[in-house]
Amino acid sequence: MVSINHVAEIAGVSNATVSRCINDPMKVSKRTRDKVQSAIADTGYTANTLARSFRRGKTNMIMVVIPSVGDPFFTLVMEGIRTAAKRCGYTILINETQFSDLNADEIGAMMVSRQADGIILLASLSPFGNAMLSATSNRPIPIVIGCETVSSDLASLPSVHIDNLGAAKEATEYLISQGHRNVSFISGPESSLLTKDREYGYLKGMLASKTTSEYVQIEDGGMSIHGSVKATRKLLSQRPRPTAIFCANDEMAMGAIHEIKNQGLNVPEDISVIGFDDIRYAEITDPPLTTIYQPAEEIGERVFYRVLRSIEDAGADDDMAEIVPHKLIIRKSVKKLIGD
Amino acid sequence: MVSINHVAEIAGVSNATVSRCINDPMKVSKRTRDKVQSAIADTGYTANTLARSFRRGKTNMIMVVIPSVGDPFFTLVMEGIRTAAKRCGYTILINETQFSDLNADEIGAMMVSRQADGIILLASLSPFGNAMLSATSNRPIPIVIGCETVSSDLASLPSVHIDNLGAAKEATEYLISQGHRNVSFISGPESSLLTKDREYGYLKGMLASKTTSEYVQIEDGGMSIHGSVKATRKLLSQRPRPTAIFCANDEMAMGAIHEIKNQGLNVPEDISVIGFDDIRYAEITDPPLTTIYQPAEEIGERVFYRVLRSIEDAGADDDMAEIVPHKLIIRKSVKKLIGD
DNA sequence: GCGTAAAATGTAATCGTTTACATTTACCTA
DNA sequence: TAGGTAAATGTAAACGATTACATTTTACGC
Repeated sequence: MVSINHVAEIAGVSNATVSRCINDPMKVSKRTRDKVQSAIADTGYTANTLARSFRRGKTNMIMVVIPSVGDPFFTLVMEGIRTAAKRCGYTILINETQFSDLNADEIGAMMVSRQADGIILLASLSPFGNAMLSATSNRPIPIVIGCETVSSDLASLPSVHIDNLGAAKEATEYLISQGHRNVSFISGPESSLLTKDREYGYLKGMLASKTTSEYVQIEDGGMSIHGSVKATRKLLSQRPRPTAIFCANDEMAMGAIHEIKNQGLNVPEDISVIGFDDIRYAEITDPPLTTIYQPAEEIGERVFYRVLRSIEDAGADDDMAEIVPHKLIIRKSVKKLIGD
Repeated sequence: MVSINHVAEIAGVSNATVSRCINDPMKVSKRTRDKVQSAIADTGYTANTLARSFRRGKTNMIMVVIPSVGDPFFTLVMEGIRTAAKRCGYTILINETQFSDLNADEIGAMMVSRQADGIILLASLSPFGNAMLSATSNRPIPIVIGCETVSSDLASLPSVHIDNLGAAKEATEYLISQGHRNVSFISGPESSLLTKDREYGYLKGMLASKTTSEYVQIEDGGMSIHGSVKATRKLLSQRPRPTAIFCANDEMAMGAIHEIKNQGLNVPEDISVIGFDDIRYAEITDPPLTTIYQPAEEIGERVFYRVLRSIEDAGADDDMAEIVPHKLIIRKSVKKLIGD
């Protein structure tokens, strides 16, 4: 493979000059610049990224830790990260957790291996990991959390997310405003703080209403379609049957709708369903899904720029939580109960 | 950051010994191995991936070029690639094309930049690029094509995919066997050979039937839900109206079903729909979608092992197309026309 | 205890860039 | 044209690991 030294030799200059030609062309005279340019063209030289990264101590890569790339919501967030990254000359490295708990050691290993210049965490971190990383000194490379919330009492890490608790409360209140009292909640895995927050939001919303506590019911749907189908089956077997089901994400809402229909019931006539995230399928479910919209791409972009800032200026690390707005999108999966 | 030299100093050995301890522990005596181990533990040393990659001239990364990570089908393929890669100590780099044509130069640039040890192409390549890369000498790093087909006359590149043409023909024949004659096809972007093959399959299937050619009708749905909604709208306005619509992928089938219902018609009573890919939503559409199953994860795995083999042994590059089996999955979105 | 082969370890070059510092060249002014 | 400054270029030392080769140590048989 042709190296910078070959080019230098052909152009009749030193390798330093060639390097300057590439990285800071104004530092070299037009005459030699042209010589070098044509030598580069002749040889078809491209800089060896490995050598460069090594020398500069910088990979221009960002590692994104994500529960599942297949999840349409995270796909959107990734989209935002990716466009921002591309614009800034960064490449994305993906590390999938499959919703398993991520321990601090793994994160530590990633940080110290210098594979990436920064980390974006779209997955939940154990409280221990959280505490461990809260000391800036324990972070050789910057880390920013996206979507997930961070337990506030223990520690703070820079983050970008919506007000999950507030949004879930809003959704619950909307159901109540439509006359629903018996509202169940299909939740995600224990480890995710994000899910917990949505669960709290549901509880808060329920408590604020005149609903009796026996109507409060939470089933684990594991954030998956199949999990939700099972959870829904269980909920529908209860008597009295819930009149509405609130799902912690849209995929689970899709599963719920599927199972409800499967039992010969109708949405929203018999059971209302509300989701969370507003993924692209939410518009085309039957009926179209009422859900909470999150500015997923914006979260992705912001989270990226946040890491970028920390990479470029280590002091810029501010550990603040950035809250972006959400919005209740009313479609057709919730029915107003009359005579309430 | 602690380097191998620090560790060597603390352990009282040379850096070469430390290096051996890490990469080939049996080459060093138990006594010194223990000393080094504890020195590593004390300092918390981890090898600098950059330096190592640079020296070894190997990144242990594979670049995957993909139209859209958001597409649930490609997500599955990625899943297969990722699990295989993880097992073999490789990391995945993703490069998204957004269905835009990829020119050979871009691929060439990727190859020569040495960011990755190999390339998996899940996107289509222009015929020119195809021809250009067909000469092994033009491939500094191995490249394998997945899912997409390669135009066979021009050149051959190693690839793994189903028989797209045959599968599409099979789907069409199934519709015809159910009594359908007026079958339309919703296609994807021009540039994708894969789509073209499915289109040919549809055409072949139609030609083989007693169908008059006026029933042959192809609309571009751009492989997206929205594109398909528009295409479906157009198809439904035709007279006579098609009795069945065959979509080049499942997402478009979802869009088609949505639009059909939107017009007050029913699936499959009024219009039958058939998809392609068997993504995870295919089971829970209403009605559940009849579609062609592709062993997506298996394709991913195979494609990965194929590149891996070429990386480890440059001579192993066999340029063969590997065809994996597909299967027609019959669910409920196709109605049998009686009295035909 | 000596000689020898094998095992263990050390030395130093190397990978391809970047960059601090040294040197040369160009340009301007008096 | 000398002298001085700025611009352009060259020299050589890093960066941190790996590894061919050289050297030392160990083990073993006699």
